[in-house]
Amino acid sequence: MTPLNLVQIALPVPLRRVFDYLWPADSPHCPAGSRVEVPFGNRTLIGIVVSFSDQSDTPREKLKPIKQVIDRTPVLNDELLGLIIWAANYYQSPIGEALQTALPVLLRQGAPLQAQTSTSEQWWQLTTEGLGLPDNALRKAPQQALLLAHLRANKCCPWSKLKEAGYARDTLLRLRGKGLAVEAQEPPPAPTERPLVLNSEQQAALDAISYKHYQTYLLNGATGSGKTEVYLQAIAQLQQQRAGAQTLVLVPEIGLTPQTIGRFKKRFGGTLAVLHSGLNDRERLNSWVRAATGEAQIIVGTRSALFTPMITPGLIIIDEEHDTSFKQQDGFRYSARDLACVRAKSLNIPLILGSATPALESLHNAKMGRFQTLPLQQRANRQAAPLIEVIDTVEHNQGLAIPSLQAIKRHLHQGNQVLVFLNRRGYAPTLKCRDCGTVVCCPNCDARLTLHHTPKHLHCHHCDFQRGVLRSCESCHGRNLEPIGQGTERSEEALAKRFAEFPVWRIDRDSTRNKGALESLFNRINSGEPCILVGTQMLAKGHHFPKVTLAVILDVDGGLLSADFRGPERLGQLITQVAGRSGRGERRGEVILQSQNRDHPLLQQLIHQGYGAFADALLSEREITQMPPYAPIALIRADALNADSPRHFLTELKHQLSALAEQHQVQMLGPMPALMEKKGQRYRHQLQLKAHTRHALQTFLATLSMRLEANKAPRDLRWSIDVDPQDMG
DNA sequence: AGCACGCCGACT
DNA sequence: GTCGGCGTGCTC
Repeated sequence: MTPLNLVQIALPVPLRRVFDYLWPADSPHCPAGSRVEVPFGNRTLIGIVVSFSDQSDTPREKLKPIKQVIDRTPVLNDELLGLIIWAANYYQSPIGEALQTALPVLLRQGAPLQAQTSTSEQWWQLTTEGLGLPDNALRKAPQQALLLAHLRANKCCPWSKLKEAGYARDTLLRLRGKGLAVEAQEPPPAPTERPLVLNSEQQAALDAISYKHYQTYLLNGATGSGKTEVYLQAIAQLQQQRAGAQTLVLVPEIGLTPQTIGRFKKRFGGTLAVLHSGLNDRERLNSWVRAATGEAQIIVGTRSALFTPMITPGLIIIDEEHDTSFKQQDGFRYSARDLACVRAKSLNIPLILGSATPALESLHNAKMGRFQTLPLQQRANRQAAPLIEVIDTVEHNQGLAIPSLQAIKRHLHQGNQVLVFLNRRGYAPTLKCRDCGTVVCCPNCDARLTLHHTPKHLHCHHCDFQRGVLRSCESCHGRNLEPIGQGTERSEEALAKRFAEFPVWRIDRDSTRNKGALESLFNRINSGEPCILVGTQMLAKGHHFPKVTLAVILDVDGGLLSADFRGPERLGQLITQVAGRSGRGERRGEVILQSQNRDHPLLQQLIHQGYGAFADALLSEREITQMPPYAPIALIRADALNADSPRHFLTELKHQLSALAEQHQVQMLGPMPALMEKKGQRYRHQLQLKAHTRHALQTFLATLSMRLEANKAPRDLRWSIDVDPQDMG
């Protein structure tokens, strides 16, 4: 039998294949998932061993031997390696790029696979001998006896505390010399919070979860119905049934707030590892290793934490599963929610997807029996759902309609807080010349420049271009430039003027640059004084404002008439989430939607029958139009500095594949310009693919990506494949 | 993605 | 005569 002296290695290059290398004949194979150093062209790269083989399509003389094996134990176990390769294949991403996204930066760079030998300080505790030592044994060493007594009383102490208490380093070292004291691990902080009492629905949901095998549960619970408590108790229950079993919790980017982490910490103490964007590379690797070794029993993180290794996986939870931040929008375009299903299935463990407004995909999966729904209807305090009202703004000016202002006044004077939601930062989205009608545009994008007042400038929200505010029109030199439309700054200004006796707080990306300010602002808001909060998305997610009784949503129409087929779904989720922010205290909440399409059937349905019925209606629409989740789609995007080449490139591709497309019954739409054709100086086109089955799409895409790689294109042309796109733009 | 090779313009 | 522009092609 031929020995397997060839090894297939995934390398960090944007090529959709592995590379074969010679494995030294005398050396035993390393496990798949280990890192190796290999020569590649004239440089040296770090790659991941995928498999061994005894044949290669590459001629023998072109094969090179590997340089060295980096790992003793592989950085990726079979389970994770399998998941990443599966995902690279599903999302048509180069394997190397997928692995790169999944591994902590330090491991990519070749750092050893170990947690940092704690740079934090040394902790000390007594050995069993030390603990059992008779009181009079250290009669002749009174200092040591005192220290021994101190350690006996305090169990485990950091050196700094001992020093503070007046003990000498020398005394401590002598105790160690006698085998009475040793350096210890920093003890994990103990939990400080007890589980809450569940209501019957929460209890029923908890009881329905089995930890013995794979099942996806859709925990469909209104805002304030206590989803988090169900997660927390599910984790506890799992740990009770299987000691040491680990839980992976994914939360949206914006949801990983100190409050969320705090809640988990209070309940589970130090067995928690957090993976968020604020960590540096070392901290990230430490959390990763703590998860891999099982030292961390609960791992809380955002999208990329899905790829955290676990030695004893027991449960995966995705909070706010509808949130779009679970889909990566560039590079390796994976959906952490969808991959969580794949991972849970292969691990044979349960997956809990939680949301008040589940994605249509998830609702559909539940209908098809693939997910088990766990409903939580009641708000935790049995409070009535908020009263929703739509105000027709056709007859009113933009900005706040009179009935809205009246309602705001009423709520403020009753001592309550009001939330005004507007998904547009800045002062005004448009600056227009009153004389000739010219609008100030971004030089790099097909977009208007947004006027900002604090600080005063014009800003493109698509490419970050900035400039000073024009004094006169560039086209007619007239001096009558006028801000058109409403941004959060302008609403803030108008509300502050109108309600001078109440504070108005603006909360958006611009006003919350410095984190400390945000925290203290939240504290002030939660103190309960009547005030108005004006803000964007940020207001709708994550934070709770118990004193808010009125929520006003301006400009609901954007989502209703959106060019993106997911527009209405997003709007429904947004309205429902914002509505959930209102009336959490003892008072019933009120919600006002300002719209120019008051009678739009979807809007009416959402208001009168709730998100569930609304989602059903959207699903029927999707079925009729054969859009996801009824037909899988993919998007081939191309962009270049030149306006023509993306279209040419995609047209050529379409022609090459038309016969194959017909064979697999894959529809190709386009190429068409992106919703905003020019963005950041680049012109963008896209080709939309739609198939009847996942399998057909998958097979087709495999050929397509080969073609894309083989086709020659202008140097500056970039292309990408987006499977299950979230944004059609 | 990198990196080399290669074939044409403005410099010491 | 060379330095260097970026087009083309390849990496086991």
